[in-house]
Amino acid sequence: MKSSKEKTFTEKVYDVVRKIRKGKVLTYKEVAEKAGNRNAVRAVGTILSKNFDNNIPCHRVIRSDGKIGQYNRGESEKIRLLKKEGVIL
DNA sequence: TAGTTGACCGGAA
DNA sequence: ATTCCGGCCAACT
Repeated sequence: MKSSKEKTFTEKVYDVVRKIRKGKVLTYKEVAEKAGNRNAVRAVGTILSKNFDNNIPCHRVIRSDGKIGQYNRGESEKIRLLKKEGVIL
């Protein structure tokens, strides 16, 4: 049986990021892999940048290099949110 | 349809 | 350690 729901990669990324709990952080590569394409790490960043939904803690997604990465409201804000949730940088 | 964009990654100098 | 460059992909125009 098959349901032809075919969510776009964007929807998948949102779903993955939405599942991130407080104090947890994933890298863009991890998100891309969970979304179905580990090669689409670039697309993930592009997609999240277009996301303005507060229901999606996109600030919990960081780079694989251990750096924070960009954020809609500024990297400083992203760092602050992570530290506030107990994430060790 | 094809071209451009972009919150990245990894390797090389 | 930092900086530069190319590659890879989905969505938008």
